[in-house]
Amino acid sequence: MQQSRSNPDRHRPAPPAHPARQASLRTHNLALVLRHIADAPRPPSRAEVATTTGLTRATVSALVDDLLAGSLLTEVSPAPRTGAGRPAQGLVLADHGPAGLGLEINVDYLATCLIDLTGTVRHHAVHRVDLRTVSPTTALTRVADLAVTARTEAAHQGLTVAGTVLAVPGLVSGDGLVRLAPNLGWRDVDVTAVLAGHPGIAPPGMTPLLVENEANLAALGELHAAPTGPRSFVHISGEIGIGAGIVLDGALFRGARGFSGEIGHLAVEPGGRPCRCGARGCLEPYAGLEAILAGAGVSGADLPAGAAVARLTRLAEAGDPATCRALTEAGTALGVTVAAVVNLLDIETVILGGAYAPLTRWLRPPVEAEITGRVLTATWSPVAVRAAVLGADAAVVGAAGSVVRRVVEEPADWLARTG
Amino acid sequence: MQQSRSNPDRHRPAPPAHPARQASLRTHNLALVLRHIADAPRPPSRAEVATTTGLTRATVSALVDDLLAGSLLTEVSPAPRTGAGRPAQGLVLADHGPAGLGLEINVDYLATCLIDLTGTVRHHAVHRVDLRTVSPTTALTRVADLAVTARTEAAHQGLTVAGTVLAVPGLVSGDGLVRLAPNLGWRDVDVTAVLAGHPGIAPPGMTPLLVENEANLAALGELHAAPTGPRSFVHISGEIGIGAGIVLDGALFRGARGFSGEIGHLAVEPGGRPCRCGARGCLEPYAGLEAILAGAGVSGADLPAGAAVARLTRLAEAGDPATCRALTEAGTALGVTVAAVVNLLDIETVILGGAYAPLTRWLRPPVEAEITGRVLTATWSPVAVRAAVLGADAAVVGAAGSVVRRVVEEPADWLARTG
DNA sequence: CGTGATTTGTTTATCGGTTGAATTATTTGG
DNA sequence: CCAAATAATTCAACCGATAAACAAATCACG
Repeated sequence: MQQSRSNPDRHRPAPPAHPARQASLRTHNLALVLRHIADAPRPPSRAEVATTTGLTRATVSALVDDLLAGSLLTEVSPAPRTGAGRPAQGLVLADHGPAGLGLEINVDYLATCLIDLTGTVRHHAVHRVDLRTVSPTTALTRVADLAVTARTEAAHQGLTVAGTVLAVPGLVSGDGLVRLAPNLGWRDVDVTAVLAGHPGIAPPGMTPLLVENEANLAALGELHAAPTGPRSFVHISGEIGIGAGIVLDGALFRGARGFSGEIGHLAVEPGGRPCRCGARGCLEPYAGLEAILAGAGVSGADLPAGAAVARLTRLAEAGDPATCRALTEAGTALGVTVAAVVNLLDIETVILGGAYAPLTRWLRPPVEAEITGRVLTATWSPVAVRAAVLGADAAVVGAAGSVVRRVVEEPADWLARTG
Repeated sequence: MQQSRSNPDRHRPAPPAHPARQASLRTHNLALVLRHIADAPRPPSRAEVATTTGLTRATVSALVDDLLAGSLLTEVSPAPRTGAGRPAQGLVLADHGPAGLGLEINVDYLATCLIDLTGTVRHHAVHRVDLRTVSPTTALTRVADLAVTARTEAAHQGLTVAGTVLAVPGLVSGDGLVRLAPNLGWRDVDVTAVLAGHPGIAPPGMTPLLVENEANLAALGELHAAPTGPRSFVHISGEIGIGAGIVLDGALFRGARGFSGEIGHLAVEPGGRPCRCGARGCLEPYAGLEAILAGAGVSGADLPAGAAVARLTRLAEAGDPATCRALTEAGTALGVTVAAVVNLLDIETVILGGAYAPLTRWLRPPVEAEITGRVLTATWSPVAVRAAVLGADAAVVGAAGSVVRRVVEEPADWLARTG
């Protein structure tokens, strides 16, 4: 496992292809059974799993035995009595087995998050600190220190950390290399190398740290928080920068090199306002948080990010005309971009996250107006625009959740590790 | 097979999942072996296939036997002698087994195309006729009539048609329903229903007809014509309308409902020129063929499409200033859009097809300028812009090729059909 | 020209995983 | 208390892949 990530120059000519040995059947069916139990509305019995998956009861029993032995499942005895016959043993995801550790480095805080298989957040810590002023190495060391305490907390609660994912607000290319994080002032930081050997990250023999873009993980966080929601959507993280996480059929779309979703630099007015990126007319100078604050006449420079948004919502609720106008203008610009995304990808749902989430009430109308005006297919394939359910935690939650998700989708890997 | 297509309201809650029986191993490994032989630069031996796929020689032998019996492979005796040992039997895709039948309905022509497993075009017919003036039913009947002759031609050459795909210049939703084909004047045409029972389409017991958007199939055609090219790209079909086919990792990306790639209506100048779609500032009134012709002062209305483009290239080669300016402006608008696609999807390659292909020499510079100016990640992940290798045939070739492709990727389905 | 080395391809015994039927376990209803 | 019903386990059989032995066909070299 992991080999496709460590070999970055194999994507052009050769299609990867593994032979299917008999163990592959087991791998597949273990995942099938576990996923089914994870998605079931109430604890299913082995027999139920058998009928709905199409496997035999015998097979399901054998597979469930393995999953129980690997601390991925728990039997819950009292299934709600229904009719005659021997009562079923309910199966649920274990809350004492593997857990995912999510880390986040952002402009003004560090965060950790520990999530167990059931999706419950078992530990969550946020550490406010300005990270623009410190070097990448110290920033990384600090977050790794926080990871140490999260790990001991995990051990305390009888959990095993199955993997660690770090969210970073920047461009991340394969194998933990942060190419550019403008708001942190980072450029070409090799996270894996810096943190190699740190006890919070890589206890000997453990899965290596994965580094991923914050907006991508926030989208995964939303998927995690609303498992019954749509399986294909775009999650837009509106902060100072604007990023998008694209989820297609339940899987994060990363693009050829992991740089997908740079929605903040789609053009909404070529030749218009200058952008930090050097181009003109990007979305960011029209719908970024700073643009909205400026349009509303709120000086956000001296405030922490959350407070500025709070003041904005207060003004908008009071009907302040400048604020409402600024939000409508931002929403229109955003809508032009969202319409482009929908035209291109035929996405069903657009989720407004980050600072946009509390502002959805005012942003949605202009966004929807642009969609209906610009998307020809909206007639047959209506597009839903809604607010994210997670707040600023989205990225850490998504980071931790992505580990859990991986364990559920590839339980054989975990079982191989536990023996 | 085909069940996911016929049930359109299952995409939200339930993840589809089939159990892996032992036959699944066979299915997978058959595909593995066949794909390997298809992709090999020269006819490989069973032993070679075994070592490179990781399967045993015994297993490969058994699988190859099945593939030979199903007319998917042929043995070619004289492999170029190399060293000592028993000489190898080369394996190549059969040219006497299944073939793909592609059909196309366009504004001013009908076309058919027959491609065998090796990728060779075995039959190709284009029938010029103005289809804007006839009803959908007669248009469809005519193309089906052409399909009859293609089928008899196939039988004549010892080929079996494994599937039929129809390319249509419009929005196609699941199961053969053409929602809208503006240039044909179609709306909500149920192709499958109209052609049910026609001998050219559905001989009893055969695979049903598949209908697909022309731009999507043109992209697949490009993939088919350049198998060694990139596995992720966007193919832009520039005609009167502008469509894009998105290929990600060798597979067509259709979007949630098959409406992806409507690139012609991405906004390049919100509030700018009015578009046929009702919105303002779409790409089409800036970079569509009609806009380029108008800018160059060429009246294309009385000419067939190909002749207008030919005149355009002649003028551009002569250095006509109006033409060059028109092409640069169109290229800039196109570049803004392409930059959006790249920012969003992190695509490696952009292919200019349709009428754009012969104009690439003039369009590429402004397109590339916009990409470098607007795509932040272009530094690490350079984007190639090139002309399509196929001309107007791209869509039919892609249609026929997609059938062949499906047989190669899912040989077990074909073997089950042949017994 | 014959023998050994070498590589290809097939045969055979074995193993792993799923299946299906029979078996055991545990409840409800009369 | 017994029959019906449902849950879970056990066991022989099957199917596909594997590994090793074997047969086939060529080259190299004495």
